[in-house]
Order: sequence, then C-alpha cells, then structure tokens
Amino acid sequence: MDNQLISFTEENYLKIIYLLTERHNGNEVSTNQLAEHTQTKAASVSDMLRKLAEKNYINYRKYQGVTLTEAGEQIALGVIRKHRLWEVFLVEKLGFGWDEIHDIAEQLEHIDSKELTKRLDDFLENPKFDPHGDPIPDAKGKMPSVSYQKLSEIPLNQSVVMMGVSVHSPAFLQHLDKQQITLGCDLKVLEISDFDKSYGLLLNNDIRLFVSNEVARNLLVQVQNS
Amino acid sequence: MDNQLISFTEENYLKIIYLLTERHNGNEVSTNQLAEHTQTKAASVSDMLRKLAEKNYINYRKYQGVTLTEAGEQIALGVIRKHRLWEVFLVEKLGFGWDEIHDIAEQLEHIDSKELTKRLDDFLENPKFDPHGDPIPDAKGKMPSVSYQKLSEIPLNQSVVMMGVSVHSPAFLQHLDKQQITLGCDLKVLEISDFDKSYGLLLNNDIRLFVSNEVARNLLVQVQNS
DNA sequence: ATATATTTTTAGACTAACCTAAAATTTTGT
DNA sequence: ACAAAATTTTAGGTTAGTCTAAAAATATAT
Repeated sequence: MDNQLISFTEENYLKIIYLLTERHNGNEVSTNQLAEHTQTKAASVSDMLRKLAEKNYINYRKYQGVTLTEAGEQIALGVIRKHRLWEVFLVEKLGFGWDEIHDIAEQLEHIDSKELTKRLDDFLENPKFDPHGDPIPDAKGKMPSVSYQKLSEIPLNQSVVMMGVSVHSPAFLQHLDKQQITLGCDLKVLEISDFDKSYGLLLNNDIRLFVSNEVARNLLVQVQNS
Repeated sequence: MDNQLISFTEENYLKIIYLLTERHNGNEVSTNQLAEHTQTKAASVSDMLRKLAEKNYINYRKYQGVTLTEAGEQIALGVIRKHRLWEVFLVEKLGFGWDEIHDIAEQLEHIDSKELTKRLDDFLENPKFDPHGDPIPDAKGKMPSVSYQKLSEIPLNQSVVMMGVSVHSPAFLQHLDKQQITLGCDLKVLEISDFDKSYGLLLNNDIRLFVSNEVARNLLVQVQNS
C-alpha cells in the first residue's frame, strides 16, 4: 500500500541482516548464517544477496558477507518497529504470554500501512520497549541505544534490574516464567557455583534460586539509576 | 501457522468467490468476474480454478462458472471472519473511518493464528457486525443470516433503520459521511422525485435531504422490531 | 439458424524464490 | 605453505502465479 517495491521476502532478509549485524557488533553477516535464519539453503541466499545488492539495500562483496546500506537499514528498522509494536499489542491488549507472540508478530510485521503503524503506536501509548525488553525504533527509523549487560558479567552482590533477554525461544521464556523471572524484577548474584558454574540469585530481595550459566548469559540487566 | 496447505492467493480467490456467489443469490461466478475482482486476467483465473477444483475447494465445470464446496466455503468464511473482525478493530480501537479500512483489512485477513482470532474476537467483545453492517461469521464457520432491504424498495413514509451498505468504496462511504448517514440512523422516504428519481429523505426524524437513486439502492435498511 | 461477438480455456512464456549439484574461493590445520 | 575442509557462488532446474496470443466454447442478433 505504501510501498510496492519491496517483497515480503526481501523485507525478511533485511530484517535478519540487521539483527545479526547488531548481534555481531556491526560485523558482516555470512551467507550460511542467513541460510540458517531464513530457513533456506546457502545457494538461495546467494541469489537473494545479489538481488538486494543490485537494489542497493546491502553492501556485498562476494565471499565476504554483507552489511546493510542506509536504505536497507531504514527498511529493516521499519519492519522491526512494526514487529515490536505488534508484540506489545499481543501482550498488553490481547493477553498473550511473551513466549507465544513471536510467530504471529513475524506475520504482522509485514502489514503495509504507515497510518496503521502510527495509530497502533498511539493506541499502545508509544511504548519504547517490546515485551522482551527490546527497544522499539521510532517512526523516523532511529533505533534507541540501550546499555544492557549480561547477568553473567555482573559482580557478586550487585543489585540489578532485569531488562531483557538475548534469546527469544519459547522454551527459554517459559523457563523464566516458571522461576518468576520477569522484566523489571530485581536480581542479585550471590554466588557462582564451583560445581557447574550455575548462578545463585536473590530475586526481588526475597527469593533464593539457582539458574544455569546459560540462563545467566542470556539475561540482560542494568544497574539501577544508570 | 495453523495451516500450511493454502496460499494467500488461494484464500483470496475463495473469499471473492464466496462474496460474489452471495451477491448473486447462490448462482455460479464467472471467470471474467473473478478476473475483475482479483485484478488479474481471465487466463490466470482459469489456471487457478483448475487448481482449486483439484483441491476440491470449488465445483467447476469448464465454461460454466464456479461455486464453493463445503471445504472451500469454510476457508472463505474464516477469511471473511478475520477481515471483518480486523475492520471492527481498526474502527473501534484505532479510530479509523469506515472508508479507510478495507485495504488494511485485506492484508490482516490472511494472518494465520486461530488463537489470535479468538483473542481478538474477545477483545472486541464478540461483535456480530463489522463497521459496514456486514455480519461476522462465527468461529465455527457459520454466517449469520440477515434480512436487509434496499432503501429503494421501502414504501413511502415507512420508518427504517440504516443497517448496512452494499458498496464499500471510499467515495460512497465518504459521501454518506458528508450527509450524516451512519449505521443505525433512522430514515424515512418522503418522496421519490419525478425529475431524477432521487429520494427525498427524513433523517433521524429531523433533517430533510435528497440522495440519488444510486445511493438509495445501496443503502441497506430494516424496519424496526423485525 | 447461422454468422458474429463474447467468454473461456489452452499453449507457451516470464519472474520470484526456492532447490541440488558442481565449481570456485576462503579458511584451517599441521 | 599448502592440502584438506568449509564456505560461498554458479549452473541449471522447479513451482506458484502471472502474462499474451490463439483456439475453443458459448451466447447473441438478425
């Protein structure tokens, strides 16, 4: 409606390239990584990369991986904005759990209407973060910068607030639910077990529990007032 | 997500076949009509009809037009249900005008998640009609029957309630807006002009106005308490 | 009733997005 | 440093959905 020029599939590639580049601190994304995340084969990815490069959405040197151009990044951020706004809608308005929304938002993120996105944003009261704690790009295509740290990098006895997760799998999110670890909760690392490197935590200054090293590495937290 | 077996395009064809069949009181829909409504050429429609017939979604005799099978009708009704629920959402929750929602709902109707549809329905408080007065099929795939009449078929001085429209074009809907003709308003035909067959109306027992014959034929109304 | 017009289908081709297999390039391990 | 391994690209092919042009079927009009 607002844009006839870019396909559903192309949008998806650009979104994934953005997210993987971000995860690698700006380094090129490889063909194989894209194949994994698009659920296709490397050969298909190569085809698509040639096409996206022709349209000037990506910087592509054969065998060297890709990064987004400014044009590509704007498209990616638009898709990510819609994805995260819809996730807020699904949780805040429809009562979905944060572990149930990803696949639905994957579809909704491609709905094409500037006006809809604007009104949805207002309806949700202009949220700045999605239900996983990820920041929502603004309407002008700017991604807010956040400074989260992994719980695994926090010194012992430092009180922090749970701000996000770096893995979005339903299994991980449900695992957190079971231990009452939610966005905004207070966490303090009391000890790291010599036995299995698991983390002994104090939750909300109240409950003692252990989480695996893997969990601790995927919890994003922030020291208060920072 | 719930159904890998049917494409976006196939869903669209089935929806359009349903709506055109309904408009023709159950008569076959022709290839050319479908070409017009799918914005494609007759040759493309022929191809698709062969395919839909193979999958047993339609009854198809070459050169004789098509009707839906029970399976095809269930898919069509599911799509129409989603379309109309989303239209309610867009108007009731996001504040869109009834003339602005069609193209957006055309996209949203293909979002595939039973759970989403169920929760959306509840969120909207299980509406029975969309913003144009069209009935919303229930979750079991049953289309409520309605008994609307065209305003043009109502006797003089019979008071009726405006229940729907048989044309959904933005131009028509905006035209109604300008004359304050809205769903639920009270209408009475006071006269039919000899000059141009236009209709002299009394709106809400208060305002006198004229609407063209074309408008009168596209307003769906009901006598009260019927 | 039959020639003409209209509608529909078929034939053959195109594009987007995918595939497998093979070739080319880069990376890795000793 | 160079052979082996891994990655990436190319070549050639498939499918869904579209197209134009031509053939076939149906409808219309005198």
